[in-house]
Amino acid sequence: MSPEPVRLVRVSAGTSALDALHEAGIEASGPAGAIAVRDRASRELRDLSWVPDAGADVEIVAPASPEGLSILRHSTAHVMAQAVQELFPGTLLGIGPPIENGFYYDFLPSRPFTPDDLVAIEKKMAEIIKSGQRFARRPIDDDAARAELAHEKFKLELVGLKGNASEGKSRPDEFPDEASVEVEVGAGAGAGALSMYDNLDAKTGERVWTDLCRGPHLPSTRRIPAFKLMRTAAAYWRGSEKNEQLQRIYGTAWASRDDLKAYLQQLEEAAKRDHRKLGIELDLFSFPDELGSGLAVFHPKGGVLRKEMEDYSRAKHVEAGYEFVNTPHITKAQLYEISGHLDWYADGMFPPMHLDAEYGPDGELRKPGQDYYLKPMNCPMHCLIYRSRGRSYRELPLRLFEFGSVYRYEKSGVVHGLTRVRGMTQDDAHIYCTAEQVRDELRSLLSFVLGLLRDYGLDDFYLELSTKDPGKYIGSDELWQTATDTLATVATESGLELVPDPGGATFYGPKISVQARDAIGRTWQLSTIQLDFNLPERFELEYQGADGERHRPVMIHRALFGSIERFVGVLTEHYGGAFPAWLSPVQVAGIPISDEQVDYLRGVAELLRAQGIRVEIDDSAERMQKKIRSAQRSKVPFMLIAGASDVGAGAVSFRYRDGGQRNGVPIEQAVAEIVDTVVRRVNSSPTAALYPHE
RNA sequence: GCCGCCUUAGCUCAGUCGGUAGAGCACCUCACUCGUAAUGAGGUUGUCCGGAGUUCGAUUCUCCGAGGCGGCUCCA
Repeated sequence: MSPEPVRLVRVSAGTSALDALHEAGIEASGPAGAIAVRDRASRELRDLSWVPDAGADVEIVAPASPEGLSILRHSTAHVMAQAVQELFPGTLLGIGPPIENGFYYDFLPSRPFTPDDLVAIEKKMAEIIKSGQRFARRPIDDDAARAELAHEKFKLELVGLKGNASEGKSRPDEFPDEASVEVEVGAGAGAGALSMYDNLDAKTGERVWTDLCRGPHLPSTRRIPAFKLMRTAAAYWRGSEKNEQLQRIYGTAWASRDDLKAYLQQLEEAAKRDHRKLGIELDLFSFPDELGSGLAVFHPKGGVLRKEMEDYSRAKHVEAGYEFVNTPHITKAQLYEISGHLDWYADGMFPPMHLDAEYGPDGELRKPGQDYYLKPMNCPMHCLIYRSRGRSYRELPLRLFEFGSVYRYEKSGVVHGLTRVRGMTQDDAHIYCTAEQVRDELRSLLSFVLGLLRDYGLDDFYLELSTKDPGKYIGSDELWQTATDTLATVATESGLELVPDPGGATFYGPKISVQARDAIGRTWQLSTIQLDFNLPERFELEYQGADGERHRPVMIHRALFGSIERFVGVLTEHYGGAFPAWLSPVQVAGIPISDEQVDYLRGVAELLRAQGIRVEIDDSAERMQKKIRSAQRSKVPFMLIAGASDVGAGAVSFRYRDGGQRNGVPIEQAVAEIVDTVVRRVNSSPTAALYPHE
């Protein structure tokens, strides 16, 4: 989307923005028209019906612009709420903001919505849209709003919150961003002013519906070109599980039918890439019920993926000076008391096993037992390795690496495929260094991480800097400030976009996370790099400096893939199951034209296997067309087809994923090409187009 | 954990207003030996997620539990 040039219009005092547009000869309706304006001076968005007190320059907000879409979606949310209240009288309103790609509205109905209800609501919305109701802004003072909204307890609460906010009594975290579409909070022009938006009948001008809202809105419901209700869900009022649970309806709205269609197609494309679906189709992994939620088993083909990923990662870590360690899956509680994890994350850990208690004949306790926990984090164990003997400054930075299995008791409603599991393998490293080394270490670490991710085919990144959560941290403010500044400097030096994430840090230190965009533009949080001055303190880690004194090392936590399981999921979705040749579970499918060529192909397969290539010969009783179809569906990068003429020429024929083919390639050359593609870890799918001169 | 929906063959799904069930693909057998996305014919496959209840009878109804999906909250 290329940014449209800003179009300016002068609105004189006492004239509506819409009239000014007409005078300027600008068509308001249509995709290139205006659905709202932005006042240049105040930067506030205004309705087209806005009449400024003094003359104003306004920018035109087009329907398909980001702001235009937000307004369109917000107005569609209003239409939905109106439809819901008409169909289900007595349903209370929560909030209804625009969100990325759509909108939602929260309701408190007498019973939850059903899929049939959605169909009915959608139909009612279509009627409202067709009737061309006008959105009209009506300023209102707090007391009048309280009186008018007496029956809407949630709206009433928003009015109250607004009052507090404008008087500076409310902390920002009590007021969700999304609620600001209803009432204005904070500083700035118009802060604290309330307004109602009335929906007026097109013919009679009679008020049909009204909602507390700051606006702006479309001039008319007719300006909603395309919308669709997507799903229902529950959501807590004001985002807290302590509050009442409301019923949310999600919808989407677009500036044209084609845009809606394109969006729905994009969703379909994402569904096709879903790693849970591909995991079954490609026989990669499964989640047996017998194991429990969020616990995956990897089948041989998924096992190949993991092994290739891990092997390459290991090799790169060796090159980068890491040392490999191993730690157990279970430990006494003491470890996580020292580290502090039990204070913060006990809810997220599997409950303890109480062992070794002894009782006398009368049942009295003779020896108190001990709690053992399944390991949720590797870092404390790595600290013990560091502490196992005296350390010298000469061995720093000490880089300890482990594919460490951890178990976390994720709440039942959150486990999701391979991306949110209860048992996973972190590619976890902890680097211990001196304060002076931190900056260089972070710098090289970040480039190591990005380089490795690129090797796996991800190359579109941005960084996020998560800083201290005032309600959840340990350590001094000075340490946090130093750590945050260092991370910010290194992140900025990388040249990548840096997005702040205030309050997003873990209790023991700030972090940079690497966000990667996949092939269809979705972002995944992958690597995290955390700076930690606290665990070295808690574990009393020391090293002997050149000065002969004992010093405390700084610790850097780093997960690169995040977890192996999750990374398998991410790569599966990124590649849509069509993995690069080096990662493909089966790299070559041998397809004989008839049974006559099976032995010939077996010979070729032996040559490939000798070079470490994974080959399968399809010697089933099917016709070769069917074999090609099967191989195609299993997304094998190379199909090697052999018929009588190939045998005669000592050759094979290639077919690639894109359907391209190259016939009569001499065996030696074919083997060399395949091996080359695999050894060089080429991430793009092999294709005949790479050989244009044949 | 909360709310809603869902669970039938290895996979994707149909069906039974309560009388123990079907399709396509996969798989197996036979015939065909074929040049770039489905050869034909025949065949096998189910505790209808688990437990309890109601009933002459439950895959179907009720309750409890498990697992999945979509959200919310959470995510070291």
